[in-house]
Amino acid sequence: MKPNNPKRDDTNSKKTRDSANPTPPPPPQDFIRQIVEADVMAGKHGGKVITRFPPEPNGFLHIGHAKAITIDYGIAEQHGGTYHLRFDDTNPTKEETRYSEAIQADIRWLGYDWGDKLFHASDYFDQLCEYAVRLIHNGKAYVCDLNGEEMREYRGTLTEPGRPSPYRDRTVEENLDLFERMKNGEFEDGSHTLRAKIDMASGNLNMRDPVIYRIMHATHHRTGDKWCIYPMYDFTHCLSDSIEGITHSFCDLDFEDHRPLYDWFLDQLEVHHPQQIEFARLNLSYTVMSKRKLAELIDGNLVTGWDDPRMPTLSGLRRRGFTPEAIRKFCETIGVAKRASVVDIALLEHILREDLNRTSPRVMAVLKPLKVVIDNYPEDQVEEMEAINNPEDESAGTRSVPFSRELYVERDDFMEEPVKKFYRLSPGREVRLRYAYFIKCESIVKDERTGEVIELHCTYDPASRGGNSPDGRKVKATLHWVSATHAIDAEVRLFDNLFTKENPLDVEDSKHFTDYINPDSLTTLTGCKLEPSLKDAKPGERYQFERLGYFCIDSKDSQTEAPVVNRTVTLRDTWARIQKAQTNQNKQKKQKNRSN
RNA sequence: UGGGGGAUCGUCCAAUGGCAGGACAUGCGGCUCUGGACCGUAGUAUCGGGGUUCGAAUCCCUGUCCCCCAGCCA
Repeated sequence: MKPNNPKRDDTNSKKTRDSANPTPPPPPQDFIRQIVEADVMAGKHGGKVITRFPPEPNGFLHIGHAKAITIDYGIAEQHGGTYHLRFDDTNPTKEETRYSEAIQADIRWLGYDWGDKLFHASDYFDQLCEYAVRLIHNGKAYVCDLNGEEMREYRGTLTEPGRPSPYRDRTVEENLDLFERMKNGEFEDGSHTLRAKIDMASGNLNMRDPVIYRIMHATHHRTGDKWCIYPMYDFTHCLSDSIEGITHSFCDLDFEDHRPLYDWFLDQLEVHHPQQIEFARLNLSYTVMSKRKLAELIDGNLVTGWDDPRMPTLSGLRRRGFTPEAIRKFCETIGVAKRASVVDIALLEHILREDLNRTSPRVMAVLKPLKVVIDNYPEDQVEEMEAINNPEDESAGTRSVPFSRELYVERDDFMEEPVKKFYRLSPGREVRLRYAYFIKCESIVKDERTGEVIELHCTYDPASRGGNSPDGRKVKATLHWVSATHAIDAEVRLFDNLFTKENPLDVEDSKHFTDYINPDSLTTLTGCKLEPSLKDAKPGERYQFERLGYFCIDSKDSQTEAPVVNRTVTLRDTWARIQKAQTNQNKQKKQKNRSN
């Protein structure tokens, strides 16, 4: 028999595997993927999947949008379909080109490419206007002269039906004429609206003759002054989906109430009818996730902008040092469902660390320097120590780090009177300097006035070069360090949760969510010491500072001669946990003593 | 009797009438030149009540609780 070609071979072996395992477990599927899968199997829309992500260019994208994007785009990708980016730009007073540009940059950064499928609702203004005229022709829309306040009165309440507008029964001719004049700019803002004629008694407020066009004499960032009437979301969105041939239109739960209206417009106009499916938006603990609230933080100068590294915006997370891979993995991990939920930010951090651990080169940096003098080390000697760049990735190789008589170690790595379980440096104790030598603390120097420890005098064991003693002597701790004369000075910014409350929106009466801003969400450290290999570090580059965490060179404020580094996330810190447990125990003891 | 939606470990998501499972978090242990990573291990959940069924998180009845909606915002 002729040998099979490799391709054939592959297929066969796969078949063999499959028959050995006749019922492979189906991949985990959320309820939306199940619906889409069923539609594709049934040949609905010719088996095609076309989705869209429809942001309004009135702010920056946040990680909640990332969830939506991974659903919209991920599902299309999964079925070999296409995905669109469509700006829902129907409100010129709120939208700006700079937001549109930032949104596109963020989506690209996340790793999605919409190709030539970039659209704007404003591309459809002419078509939308024709649709509106058609509704008028069919007696399904009318021009209303009620002002805002009156309209609210006529709308009724949640429990009481509304009343028909006195203008509801205008003739088609009159409506056509009035709408034309609205379009021509004959009326003032707010004086007239075009409304759908549906049902003023509906339990669903959205169906009580919703406005579909309003008059706004405003310059649109794309269409300029061409229009003085602009279509409303409900009218625009479903028809834009329809025009683009969208098959499945995913949105958040807030729009469940709008689905009947989405369907109504499409049914009335007898056009292509995508299916709207709603899912729960992402909430993350210790932060807020709405553009309005994020904008409020910016306007109140509580953060420095949309890209403040404390913000849950994609630009903020990027600046902070998050990777797009981690964000996508996170979105995948949290799943898709319909119940309102708050995801623990610890999960995001875990997934981030997982990615960063694999990919980040290690370096040594001292954040709170404490001078160490190795008394028995030759004055002018400098040795190059070989250090591993990434123990998780052998191909990352090694680098050399200069060692000399005067060093900096972390202030937190020394305790004059060590507490239980602290096994770092203290008087008389020996530890290892990573990749270098064992050193022993012989004496300490204190500031005469404050009593603060300002310098350590140590001796080193020349035989322990590289980090191991030939006599097999063990030390309990390994410390990171930086040679004093070779160190690069840097500013380091430490970030913590933006809010002190798990759900900042769960506010007490008389409180505002901004009252729960974490005063320690940003700590700026200056005079930090970086190892010299960081000399050429570029903005946006990520590193692990050994034993401290993952850091990213700030892309806005960092300069070659004055580096600024952001802490992305700490390493998992067992010692910090022990300390916390100890202080908690002490507190409990104190309380017990007090009550006794 | 406004309308719409939802209740599963502490958290998020599975189980689609057949042993309630995974991840995070937490505890304990191992390993370690990062108190990192890694490995092992433990505990914790079907909103309440009734019913159908050999069998219910899942189906039925009933109650309770939670979320969203009264922009000429999206």
